[in-house]
Amino acid sequence: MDEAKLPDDFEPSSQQREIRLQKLNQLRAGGILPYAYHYRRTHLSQEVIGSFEELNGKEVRVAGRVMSWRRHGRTRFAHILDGAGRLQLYFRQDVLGTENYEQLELVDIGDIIGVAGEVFRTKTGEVTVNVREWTLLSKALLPLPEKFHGLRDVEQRYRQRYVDLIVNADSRRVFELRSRIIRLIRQFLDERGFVEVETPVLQPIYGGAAARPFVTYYNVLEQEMFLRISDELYLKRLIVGGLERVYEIGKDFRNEGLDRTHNPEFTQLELYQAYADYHDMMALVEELFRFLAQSLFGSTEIEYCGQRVDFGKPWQRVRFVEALRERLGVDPLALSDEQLRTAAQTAGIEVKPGTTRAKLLDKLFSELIQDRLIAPAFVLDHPKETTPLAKPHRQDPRLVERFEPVVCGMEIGNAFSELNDPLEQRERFIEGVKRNEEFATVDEDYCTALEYGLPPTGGLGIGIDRLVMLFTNQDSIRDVILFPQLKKASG
RNA sequence: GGGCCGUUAGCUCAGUUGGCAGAGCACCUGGUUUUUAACCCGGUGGCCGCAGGUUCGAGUCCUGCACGGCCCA
Repeated sequence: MDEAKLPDDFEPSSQQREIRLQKLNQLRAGGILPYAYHYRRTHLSQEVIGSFEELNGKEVRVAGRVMSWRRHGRTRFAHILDGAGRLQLYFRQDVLGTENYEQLELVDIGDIIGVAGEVFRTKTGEVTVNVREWTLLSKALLPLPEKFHGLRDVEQRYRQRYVDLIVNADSRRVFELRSRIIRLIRQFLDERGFVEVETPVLQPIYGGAAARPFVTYYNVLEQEMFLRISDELYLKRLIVGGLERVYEIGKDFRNEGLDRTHNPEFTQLELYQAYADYHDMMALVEELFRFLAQSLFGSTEIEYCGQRVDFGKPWQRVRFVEALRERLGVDPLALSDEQLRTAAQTAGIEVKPGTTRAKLLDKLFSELIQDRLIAPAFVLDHPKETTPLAKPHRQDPRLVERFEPVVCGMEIGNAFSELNDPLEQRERFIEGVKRNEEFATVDEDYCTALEYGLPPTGGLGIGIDRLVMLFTNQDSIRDVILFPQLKKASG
């Protein structure tokens, strides 16, 4: 089992790779190191272009990947791509000398080079470096995808994200935006006195959501462990401990299906605020989304899937039970499980025999109401059985103080006035187990924490991947996750 | 889990009624000293996803499988 496994005799082989291998040998034979240790740069591509007025006629050192060659006899143009963007290079035989210019024949599209030269503007107006000296930094053995269409094949884009990032500027943009968004979220929360914390990913008991966990085994402790499905129960323990505003941004893992909006590991923001309730959390969500839109685009309006979405206005409030009652013509809370099942079937929703009441209600709501909620909305005041962790509604004990933010029909989070009565919490856990809910457990240690006193607390979870989908206008979660989960490639 | 669609050169894609495997880019040869999807001449490159079947003959028709996409559960 510990034997080192050598790969099968596979080595990629193609005509173009063979030619590049020959060039590699020629370079080595000519005393050129095809894989360098270091290159001292003075500027990034966009700095050269942005500071042209100052840099005009001055020497700069830039480096990047060769993306195109336009050979033109004893001169040639190239574009290189670096972390900031593209920059045009101009190579002249009369500047470089015959031998050095000839060696450019051994440099291919895809190779990484460094150059030193003088900044000028061509007669078509493009800021360009007139190369005085060039250095090969890394020889690429495989050719890049086509320059015009880029890499289209979605499977290959996910499996070889590095190639996608090299050739598809749109893809780079999405992941740069993702990083900015997460930075802005941290800034937003830090400014409001939230403390960022880290809680265990590897947990002896899972909870905080209804989902199948990934199970693993810790050899030294000889016990089963779970990858977390949620951070909730640990973060609320911290509120008990007196950290009054905490948040965590990290991976959760759910051993469930893969689709347009689900990846088995995904990034979740969870935050908890002492002395707050779910109304405060709604206000926080409204502020956060307004702040993100404004910071990213200078406007409260974004476009998602062909719809204009405005985060400048208060979000629509959609009461779970009332909305369903209007749609069904009867109060869903007055219906038995069997009647709910019938209502679902009447509405054209297939349900499996074992489906719980909570799942039935959720299914009915998402099919009949949620899919039609385009403008930002809070779905609120869910039936009590949908979650054991929320406080009963202060006006209607059959409901809980819970809401889900929904934009363009997509659920992007979940929030509660957190249940802080330890005796009721234990009861609610037990009820779930009695109702035979699939992933219900009684977390005694968490109940013990509550017995030390959890202040009134508002809690909020936001799916970062889905939020990034919204702000980058991507319709699949795989397009906002660098390496989305895929089946093992076939031979 | 079910339905539909896709898989052909390194990439993007054509491929007619079942009858010699194609184009553009990339690559190779030559030409070209301000080009930019550079251009011009000539050329190389194929496990047509995999395995079976039907047929004189299969990229094409049939069956199964793999991977992916969309929709449904």
